[in-house]
Amino acid sequence: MSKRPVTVIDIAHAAGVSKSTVSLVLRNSTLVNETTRAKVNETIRELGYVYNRNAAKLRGGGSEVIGIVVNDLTNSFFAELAVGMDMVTQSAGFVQFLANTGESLDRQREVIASMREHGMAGLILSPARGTTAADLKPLVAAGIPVVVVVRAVPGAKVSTLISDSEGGTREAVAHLLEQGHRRIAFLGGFADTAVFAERVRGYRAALESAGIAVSDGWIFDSAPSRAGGITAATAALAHADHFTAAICFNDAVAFGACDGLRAHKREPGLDFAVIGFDDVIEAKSAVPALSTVSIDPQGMGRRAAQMLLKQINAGQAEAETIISAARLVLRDSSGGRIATPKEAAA
Amino acid sequence: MSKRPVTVIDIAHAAGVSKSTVSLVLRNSTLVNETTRAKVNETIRELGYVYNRNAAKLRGGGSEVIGIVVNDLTNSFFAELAVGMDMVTQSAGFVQFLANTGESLDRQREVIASMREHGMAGLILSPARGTTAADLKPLVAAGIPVVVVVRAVPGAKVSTLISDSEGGTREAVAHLLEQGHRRIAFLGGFADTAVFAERVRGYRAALESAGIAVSDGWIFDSAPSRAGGITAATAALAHADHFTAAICFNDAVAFGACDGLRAHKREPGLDFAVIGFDDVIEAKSAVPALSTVSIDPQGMGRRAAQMLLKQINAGQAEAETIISAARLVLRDSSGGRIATPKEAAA
DNA sequence: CTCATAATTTGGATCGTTCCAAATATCAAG
DNA sequence: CTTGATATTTGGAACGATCCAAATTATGAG
Repeated sequence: MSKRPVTVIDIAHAAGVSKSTVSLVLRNSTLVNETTRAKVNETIRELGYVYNRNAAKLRGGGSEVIGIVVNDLTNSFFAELAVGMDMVTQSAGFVQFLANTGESLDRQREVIASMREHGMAGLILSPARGTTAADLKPLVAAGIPVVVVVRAVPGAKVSTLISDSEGGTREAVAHLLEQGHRRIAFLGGFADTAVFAERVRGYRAALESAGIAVSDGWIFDSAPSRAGGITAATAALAHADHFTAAICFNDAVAFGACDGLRAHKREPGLDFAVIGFDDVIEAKSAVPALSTVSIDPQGMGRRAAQMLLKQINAGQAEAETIISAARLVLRDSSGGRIATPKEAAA
Repeated sequence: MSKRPVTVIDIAHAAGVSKSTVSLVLRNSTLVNETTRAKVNETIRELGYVYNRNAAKLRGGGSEVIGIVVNDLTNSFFAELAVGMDMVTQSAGFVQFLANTGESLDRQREVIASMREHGMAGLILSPARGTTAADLKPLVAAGIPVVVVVRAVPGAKVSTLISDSEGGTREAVAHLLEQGHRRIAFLGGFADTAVFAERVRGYRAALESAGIAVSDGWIFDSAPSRAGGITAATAALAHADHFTAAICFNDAVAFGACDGLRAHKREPGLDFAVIGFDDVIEAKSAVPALSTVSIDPQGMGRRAAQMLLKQINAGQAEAETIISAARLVLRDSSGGRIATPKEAAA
């Protein structure tokens, strides 16, 4: 039987002061005498008192929890993003509650609704596929600060932090072209997302400015996961144009692509160039080390959290959109010589 | 300006009923007339009312959020564990709040305290390194159901779900011995954890029952991460006894070990056998596919959640400890022929 | 010792919901 | 029409902490 929880009144009674004084002690007010503070604190420890934030929130102050909702925790990009946010929100004295939607819009709605009911100071959302401005409307109407990361939500009047997908991809493909590659595939990603469209746009732009016509058949969409990367790479290897390089939707896909290549006796970084996108922590230590477009997931998480905190503190800042630069990091997976047509057909 | 939030009283006023009736509608009571229910519901939608769970919780009912605290979200084992828990808690109508401690005891204390203050129905904890029974004492004293997973907390009177580390490792090493390996290293893991001790115990037991003496020098501890695996593998390769196989603390270490082997021109699954522990989702699709001791992370998450729900519903079940079986899954990384001493020394 | 001033302390009233007992409306049968 | 039962609805009184204005106590100068 869990007994009735201890309240301020119990403390007050036991310490021989009033509940108001106990409250003052709890809030670390300077108005209270050191002697009484000590006595009260001791009683608090003695009785095993647990602060009831619900009651407190009901009466007065704002919430100190910020909600973080991501669409795919099993992708380490998001795990790192969350860790970056953690650093910032934690040192600002907020608690973060993290929820995973697994790309389900229903789940996302539920989770956000639940967080609202619990009262949150702000929300950082990496939206599930298909999220619309209407989903965010009630939040902004209620004046709850929202920062959207990774994927923009078109039409929503909220602060947004995305990375320069188009520019990053263009730069990566330009590098492959410089190395002499001509038949470059685009692997992975859900075709119906804005991020996918942007990365493909960068891919096309780079190839076209080199005078290479891109057929739709060069683009192999798939789930943006390691498994999806394997599928996409396998499909690409079976294609009549024998690719010698690939730019991948993200690092997870790139790792999968490497697996897929090896399964078909091609060695990434040796006779097939692979470039990823994100720069997750494993990219550096994998073998071969993954060349990738770095958007610094942890840093992005930190920045997103800072944007949110600014909004929370400012009461109401207007929505700003930041497109953070992407930087090509060359490691081993994009190196090696270019496969001859014969090898490529093997 | 965020305007004053809408309350039941506003609804009551607008719909021409009493606040009690609105409350009844909110709680889906059968006591209320269909016509009034419809009218009230419409007003609720119209005014954009948001249920205030804090107020509700203050007055009466139990919480419907369960806390999940894990020690390393960037390890996909835990991400999958969390996803498994999600499935169960979600369909039981609970909301889950997930927090990451990153192996910090301070952070863990903070996070658990904060969750308590917010009022949680129960907690699933994958404890940070060094967690003691004293950390959990207040929770159980307050009658809050707790389930500890992955790592047991010695002396704590809470339900525990761990996997058969010793048996699993013993089985894996026995398999390597059967294949003819004699010099087998143990790679990765923090040496001061109970799980590490158990896995090492299984490792020693298997080798000793084959008449092989294990020197402490065969055990290479490291962070239980991909990066740690690289470090451990590199150290092992430099050892005077030329190992031909390794059992790894977990899959992350095993992946890192594969990377480390390749960096030294040894091919896992071909001339060096590697076995992991966990069976994370990538194990199947990696190249080479990872042989590993499967403990089914998602399934484990589901089971942990079920244990917690049972405890929550039962009011107070006594602490049970479940050691779930581990099963050796043979894939490619443990295959291949055994390197000759000369190769092994290369 | 007195009085002003500063330092502490303290009872309500209040936040938004639920619960309870009691009030009221509805209905069918006598 | 009553009457008794049944179906709905409804005012408080909680819940636990905060805030405010007012009360009490300590401090110090004259």
